[in-house]
Amino acid sequence: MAQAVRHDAMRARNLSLVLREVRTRGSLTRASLAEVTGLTKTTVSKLVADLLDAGLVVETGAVRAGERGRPGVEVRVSGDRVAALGLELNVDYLAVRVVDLARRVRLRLTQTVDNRLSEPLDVIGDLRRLALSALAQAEGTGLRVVGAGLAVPGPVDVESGEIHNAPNLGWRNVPVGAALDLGVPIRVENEANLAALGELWFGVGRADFLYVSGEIGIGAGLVVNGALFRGARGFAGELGHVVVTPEGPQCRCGARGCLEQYAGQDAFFDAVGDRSPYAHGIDAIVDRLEHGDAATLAACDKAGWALGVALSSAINLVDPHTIVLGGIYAPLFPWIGGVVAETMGARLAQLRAQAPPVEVSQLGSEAAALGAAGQVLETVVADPAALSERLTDRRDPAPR
Amino acid sequence: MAQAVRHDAMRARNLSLVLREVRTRGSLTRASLAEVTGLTKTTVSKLVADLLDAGLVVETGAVRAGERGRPGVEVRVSGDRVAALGLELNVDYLAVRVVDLARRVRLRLTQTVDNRLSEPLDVIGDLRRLALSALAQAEGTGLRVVGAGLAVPGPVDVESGEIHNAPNLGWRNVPVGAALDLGVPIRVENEANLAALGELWFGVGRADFLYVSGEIGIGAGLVVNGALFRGARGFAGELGHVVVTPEGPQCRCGARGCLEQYAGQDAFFDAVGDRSPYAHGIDAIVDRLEHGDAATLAACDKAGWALGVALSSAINLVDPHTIVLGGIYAPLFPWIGGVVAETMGARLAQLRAQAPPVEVSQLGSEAAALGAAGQVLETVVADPAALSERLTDRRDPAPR
DNA sequence: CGAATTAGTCTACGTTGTGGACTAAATATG
DNA sequence: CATATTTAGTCCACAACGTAGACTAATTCG
Repeated sequence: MAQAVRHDAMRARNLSLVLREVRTRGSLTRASLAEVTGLTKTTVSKLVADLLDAGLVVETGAVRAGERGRPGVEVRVSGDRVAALGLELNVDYLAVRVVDLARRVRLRLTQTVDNRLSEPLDVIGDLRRLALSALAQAEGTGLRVVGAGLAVPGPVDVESGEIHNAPNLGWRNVPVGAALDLGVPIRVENEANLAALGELWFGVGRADFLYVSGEIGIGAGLVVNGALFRGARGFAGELGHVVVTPEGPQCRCGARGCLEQYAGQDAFFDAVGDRSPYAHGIDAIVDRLEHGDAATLAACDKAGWALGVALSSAINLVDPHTIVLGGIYAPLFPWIGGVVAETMGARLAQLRAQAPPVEVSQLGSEAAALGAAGQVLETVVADPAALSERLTDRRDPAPR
Repeated sequence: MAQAVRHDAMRARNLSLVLREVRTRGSLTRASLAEVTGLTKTTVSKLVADLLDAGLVVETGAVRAGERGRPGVEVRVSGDRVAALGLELNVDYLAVRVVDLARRVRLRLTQTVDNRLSEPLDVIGDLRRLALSALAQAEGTGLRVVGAGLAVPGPVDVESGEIHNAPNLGWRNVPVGAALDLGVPIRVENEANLAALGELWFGVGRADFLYVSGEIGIGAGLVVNGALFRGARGFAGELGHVVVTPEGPQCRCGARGCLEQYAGQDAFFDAVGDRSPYAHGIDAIVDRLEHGDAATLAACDKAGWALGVALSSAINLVDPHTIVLGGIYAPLFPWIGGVVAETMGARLAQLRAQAPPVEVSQLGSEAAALGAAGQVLETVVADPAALSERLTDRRDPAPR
């Protein structure tokens, strides 16, 4: 529901607007901020003063562009005050990133483990150790970590921070957010969704695209107009269970012929003939492809075709501007990108002028953790005033 | 991009908030408005005074609820001042509706014609005559028609009001908005999208659902959180070309095995064995079904199964709360609803707790025209201040 | 070195919402 | 039936915030 706007909300919005403009444009003088925001110089000056006070932006040296007139003083976001923690708990690794408000990655901790072999609480304990260590290091350098985001492989209840169902981990209804207990607010979200946001903020993503996350399962994150599309219950983007052939092979989900049975990591390794994916991994596959192994190339064709079929359904339903392939599809891209695009093109070319271009993610397995941190930073940009209150840390409880 | 908020924008938002609250709740006193909006009584009184001045709301008699204390004066939206025109140009009929701000339908004009046999400009001329007649009648009763919405069967460029491609009419790049030239602002939009909005505002739709429009083509309109989801280019919802069987029958769109080839009106009539759909229509089909005709029942099963398969892909991707079947699926619902739900249930039950419920549209072929009018009325509610300016009709041109 | 130009600040002011006192109109109570 | 109580709505002084334009500061051009 829409909310009433009072003076404080007006101010909060304008403050957010100025900070967002500074962040997206890198650095700006007050005068040019006034121009791009439509606010007056006076108002911009006041807002910038508040942001400087809060430590969210800093003045750089005076700008000298050889222009006439008094040179303006540029401000840019400060990366030294506020940061966020990005966590990923996936089937075969744990990842922690600390990212500052200027979107610089300050710390990377990664741990490779097979979490299918462990109890949920043990895995969460591992991640907690990693996260607390990162937190301590970040705070040691004077950064204030304002929150954490956690990516998990499966649908979650964002409100409660509970994993609804992560079939590839074998987890059901695990309250992972509460169990982590990091001492900072935490937001749990589906891995594919956060990887999409990671791609948006740290990678190749533009404002509108569909990110495809090829892990053990296949997920998708849809970004529309710079925002994540989550669906009514937050379960949107289950690309892995889109129909490829309605009477095809049995899927773990109970249905038949789902995309995951053609292009999921396990199905793909099966098709290749490699029975020990965890021993060899995707690098071994790439190696075979580079040597022109026929069975592996055929597996790519089959997976790429299925992905193209499922994506053409997705494009018809959801009309993304671009497709970005991530996860295992990134290293495989040279061998499947073409088939995917061809299959899509054949199915879509006539209805639309052309099928959306297929691009490859550059972030690798870092995407989701970065997106998780980015999402927290975004809340800071959305309401810098709320943060300043938190920074000054008045001990009075928030007046409802 | 976010916009700067100044005092005028603050006021516009609060005005909109109050009007929206009055509209959704039917009628309210100023005191209860203050409570639900969070604004003070003073502010609400001022805003309501403005809305009364503009004629957008009216006071009803004093409320008497047997409560203690001074009785409040309820206000409700006035249906006698502002109205909108809803138009639909479809393959086999033209429809015009006049709907007032209180969502009462004031006028219905419908004309059955086969528009595939005519030139675009002739069809547009027919619709124009109908619309102008409705406009004149509405203005004759003192209503101010603030705009028109037009539903067309195919993707459109909303900016220019051009039909991009309406395969079932055989039209391409027809600037239908400009050609209608009604003298009021007009917004052109895909029929399925507007039917979904019609269902939202005038029918069974809640805040989140996927509306399925079964006409000659099959479209879908996705409503998320009370707003239409249009995709990056506005071409979202092409359910008719979602894959059912990747190597199935050839579709007009160039692909194979699209839903339309299984459950589109033409495919359905073919399956029934009725070679003259326009002579007999859907009523004849229903008649046969009521008499238990085996071939027709089998056709329903096949169409329902295909629809269920395509919808399970859609649900996996987009996670709607509910499915609403409209168009020809509404009269066929008793015979296909069950198959659709079963097919979906079998494919989805394990991944989600349960598949979304399948409901039936109550609006029939009126949905799109009502949605078209409703969309225009929504712009009035979103910014009542802009309308008041238009109502007072100052002759100075809008300042850039 | 002065004119022109642009950045940023300062001050008076306009718009809008707030809070609480005040008035109005009903029911409950004795 | 008179008075207390309760709720609705208005009034008024005030606070928060953005605006407009004068003013000061710092630079380049000629």
